[in-house]
Amino acid sequence: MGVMTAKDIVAKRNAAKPAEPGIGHNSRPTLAAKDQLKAFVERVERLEEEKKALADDIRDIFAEAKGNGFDTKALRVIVRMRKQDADQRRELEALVDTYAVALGMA
Amino acid sequence: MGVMTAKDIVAKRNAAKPAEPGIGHNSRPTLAAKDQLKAFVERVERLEEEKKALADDIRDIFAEAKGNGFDTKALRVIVRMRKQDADQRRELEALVDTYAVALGMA
Amino acid sequence: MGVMTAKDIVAKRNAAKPAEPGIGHNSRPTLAAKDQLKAFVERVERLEEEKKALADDIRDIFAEAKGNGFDTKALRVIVRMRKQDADQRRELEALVDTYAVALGMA
Amino acid sequence: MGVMTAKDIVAKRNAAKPAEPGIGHNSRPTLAAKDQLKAFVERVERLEEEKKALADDIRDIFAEAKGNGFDTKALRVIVRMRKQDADQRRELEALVDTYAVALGMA
DNA sequence: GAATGGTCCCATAGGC
DNA sequence: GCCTATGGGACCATTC
Repeated sequence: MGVMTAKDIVAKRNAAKPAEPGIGHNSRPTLAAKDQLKAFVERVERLEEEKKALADDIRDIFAEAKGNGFDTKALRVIVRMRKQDADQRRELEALVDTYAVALGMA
Repeated sequence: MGVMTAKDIVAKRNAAKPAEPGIGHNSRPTLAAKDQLKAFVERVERLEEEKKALADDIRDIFAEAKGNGFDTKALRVIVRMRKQDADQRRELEALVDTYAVALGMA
Repeated sequence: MGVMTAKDIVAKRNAAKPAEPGIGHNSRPTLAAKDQLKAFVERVERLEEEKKALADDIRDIFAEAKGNGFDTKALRVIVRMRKQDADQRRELEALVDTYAVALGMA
Repeated sequence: MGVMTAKDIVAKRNAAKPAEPGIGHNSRPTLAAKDQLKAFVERVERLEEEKKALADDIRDIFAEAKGNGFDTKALRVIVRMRKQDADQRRELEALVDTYAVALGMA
């Protein structure tokens, strides 16, 4: 597939933001960029692992509920509806804010 | 909110799995079922909140990386590729294990 | 960019569903496939035009409302909230259906 | 539904544009504003329904095409490319017109 | 495995 | 002119 090489990334970086002064000609900054890249990637990976763990936990809960005689599909609908309720609350507040601003009450 | 009544839940629960003995006719267990339902729903909601928080954190990291001159899209490709690598590694190990077991080497 | 040629499309088509009997070796069916492709594309384009026209009409309405002293942002929130209400209704029905099925009342 | 009162609307309306003379103190125009609001919202909703219907029709066409062995993703690319072509054509014509006008040939 | 629902990213459009 | 907000599309996980 070959979508992109590390070199491209760094090239892109220098092009996009020649931030650090005194940088040029494939010298050190590349190193720094590499380290930074590594750090970003690893932070993302760490969080995605945790995210996956949570997703697994959620699955387990549904499985447990099912084992206790609850209907998974119905449970999901309930969770979804409660989320919608929360969203609507937020929307309502947004509307109120809009009015408050428009009326000079903000 | 009140989109559904406890009675509905319990009716459904009993129908799906008349697990606990002595349950019937709107008696006490209903209460328990309701509490259980509430507990399941709240556990799921709690975890989904955490999941969303993590997703937000990840977004923030990408934003930060972008602010440091990295190309977001490219970063995502890297993360995806590394994930694939990890998956392949795991698959390979699983395969090896399978062989080991089959050969009585486990 | 070169994402896909007409040839690919047809190749894919034959591979995916060798439906018509007696087809092979780049003969007639290609022709038919081409016509069919053209027809699909044009139907889509026609509908998308209409869709765009409707979007424009909606824009006009908001502009008109604004000209009549209404706050566009607030209007949009209202429309969105009413849509959410409708969605919730649907969810509720979905939940009821799920229960009905589970209880053998479907 | 009732997320907002007519009074809110009118308050906002008057605040935003005290256009019509003689309006004030919760008198009649309130009614008119409410009706107007209702009309705007319903017109928007009506058009959005139609828009959604069209979107569904488009989906159906893609599904039908898929059922005939075409690759949906590829089809979308084709539609997109043709749209770009059309846009470029339009731009070119606009450019030509501009020149024509500038040269007194319009 | 087919289909459905959910999540996420991007691209465009609209407002300030 | 930027910048947010919204809609559309792709992808992934789950269900039957």
